Amino acid sequence: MTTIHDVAKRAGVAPITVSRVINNTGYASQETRERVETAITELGYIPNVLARSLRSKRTNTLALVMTDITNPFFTVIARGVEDTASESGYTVIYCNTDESETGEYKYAQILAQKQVDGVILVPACSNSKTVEFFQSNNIPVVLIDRSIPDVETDVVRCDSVSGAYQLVKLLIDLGHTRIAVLSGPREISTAEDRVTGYRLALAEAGLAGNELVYYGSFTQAKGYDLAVQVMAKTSPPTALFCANNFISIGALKLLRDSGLRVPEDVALVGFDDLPVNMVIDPFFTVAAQPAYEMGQRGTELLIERLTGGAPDECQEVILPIEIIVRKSSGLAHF
Amino acid sequence: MTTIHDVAKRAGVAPITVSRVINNTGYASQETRERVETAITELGYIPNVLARSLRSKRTNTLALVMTDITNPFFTVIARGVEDTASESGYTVIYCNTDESETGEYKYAQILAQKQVDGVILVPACSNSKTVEFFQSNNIPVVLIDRSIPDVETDVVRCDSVSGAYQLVKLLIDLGHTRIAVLSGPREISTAEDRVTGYRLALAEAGLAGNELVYYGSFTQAKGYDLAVQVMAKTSPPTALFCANNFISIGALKLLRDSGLRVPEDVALVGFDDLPVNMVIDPFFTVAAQPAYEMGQRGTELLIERLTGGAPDECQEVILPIEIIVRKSSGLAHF
DNA sequence: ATGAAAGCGCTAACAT
DNA sequence: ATGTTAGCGCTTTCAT
Repeated sequence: MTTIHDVAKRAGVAPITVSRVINNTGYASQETRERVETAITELGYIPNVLARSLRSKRTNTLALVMTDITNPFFTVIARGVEDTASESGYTVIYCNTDESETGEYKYAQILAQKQVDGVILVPACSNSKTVEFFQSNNIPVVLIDRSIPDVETDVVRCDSVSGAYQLVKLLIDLGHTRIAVLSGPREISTAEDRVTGYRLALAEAGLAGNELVYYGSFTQAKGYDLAVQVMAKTSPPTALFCANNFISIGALKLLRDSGLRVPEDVALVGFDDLPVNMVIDPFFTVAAQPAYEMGQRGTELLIERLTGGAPDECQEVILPIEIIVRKSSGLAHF
Repeated sequence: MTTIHDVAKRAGVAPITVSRVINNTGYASQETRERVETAITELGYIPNVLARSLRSKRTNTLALVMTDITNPFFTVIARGVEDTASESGYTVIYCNTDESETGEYKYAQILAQKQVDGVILVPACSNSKTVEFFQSNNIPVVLIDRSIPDVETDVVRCDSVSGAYQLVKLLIDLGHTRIAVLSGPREISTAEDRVTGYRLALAEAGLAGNELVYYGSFTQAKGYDLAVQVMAKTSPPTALFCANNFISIGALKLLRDSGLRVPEDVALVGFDDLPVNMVIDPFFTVAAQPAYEMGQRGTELLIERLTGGAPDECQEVILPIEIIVRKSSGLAHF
């Protein structure tokens, strides 16, 4: 292995001079600089960032901890994070918790051991343990997509209450009175907020008595499952509001399997759009969140905090949701 | 920051003893072990793996470099890698090259600087530069999904020639004589191999004169594009063979946009299945590759090499492909 | 503009 | 079963 020492010897300078050239810190005459650079390429020298970080106390590494790497919504967030981080010279470690609190805490240990400079976290639960762990180890955290009660961190998210309200209002305006919501886990802020928005819209329309609320998880299988339950009722709903894209897919599957047409027999709306990439015929009426921007803004906030550019108090950034009306919500009155 | 020194002092032992307890290396009496563990929890001590790795020359970190993180095929591979690696105590760094040779080489630098123990690589090109760079820095590489000419590495892949042959044969048996192949970049082994399999099937059926070969890239947009080109011919094909899932989606989109029914007007088959998760109504007849197992076997091979358990010569593992017949290929004769 | 010395936190090597 | 010493490769600090 070639070290900074070898380069220094070859260039006839001290190791620290090589360091200064590599990192562009401090002075170095044009001539020295060239000699060092020649030595570097001749030797094929690769700096050891472990040693660098051990000494400098900075790894220039961020971690993105998310709950479901198979969901395009999070994949797009990851892109936003990656692009923004690498622009500022940071690399990103991706961690997938599979919506598990234990998995999240396990990764937190690993990341602290790896001395990451900061963490972008999509929390898998409403428990503040992970955040507190990071903070007690002086690792700044930015929450993304979901918030957690009683913690002091920067947050970047959308207004799920409003998005849900708009989606359900759209169904009500179409004439629906029996609308069910199929949501995620009760402890997740977005799952709760979307139910809240749903309730708001119903209440406003004088339909508070018609509430049909189902909690589950943000998966296709659970979406199918919840749809089975709600459609088995003696007077089933004429419209479904699904709290994320995978739940929408599961619910649509159940409806088709039951011989029900969407939107003719049952209307469907949901959170989170599917990427153009994967869809042949865009069909779902959705509340689309700006996933890329969420990753971007979250990373910007985190880097600001790391470089001392952020204000003392924590910031909460709320990004706008776009309602995209397509076929699944239907046009007909009931 | 709490160091191994602080723990040692609190437990009344030498730092090396703490090290031995943490890493389960060498002896330690039950009593000492307990004293150390108490001190660790009391102080909330987190080992600094940077320092550990600097000294021990092992980071217990692998890198997975892939070409398109948004493609579920690679996401599933990533799962296989992650699960296998973490079972053996390795963590994984994920890198996305976006099919760019430059991006790939850039990541290679970063990974070498980070001193990763080994790399699982889905090459973005047929160029051996990246592999040679890793090897010259004593970092073992396992190629996955795609191979590269003239390099000595372990490889885990599927038999694309055979998969393509079977798919095209299926179309021929259905009566098709004008079949086009929409493939990926010419320099990618899988893109080439799938064309080779296509040619084999045509030749065998005495249809060598009917070849319609289109190279492009493994994206939905390019799939659409190539389909535009081929369907504009004066006597367009009655069947399309798409070299990956995204190309299939793009091609299907173009056919629908042109008012053509699949499979009634044009039959469609392709490589790589879409995950159940994301599909409402499985439609494509595909050659499905065991993505999870590919990640798994590749990681196993790499870890064997790192721990000295692998034979000297490089291994090539060919995993079986499954042909799944669904609606898109049709049943009718032409 | 350049260098010498020291030390980041840990473990390999060698004691005892 | 435990400890001492040294040093991994780099950069901080303080010189010159």
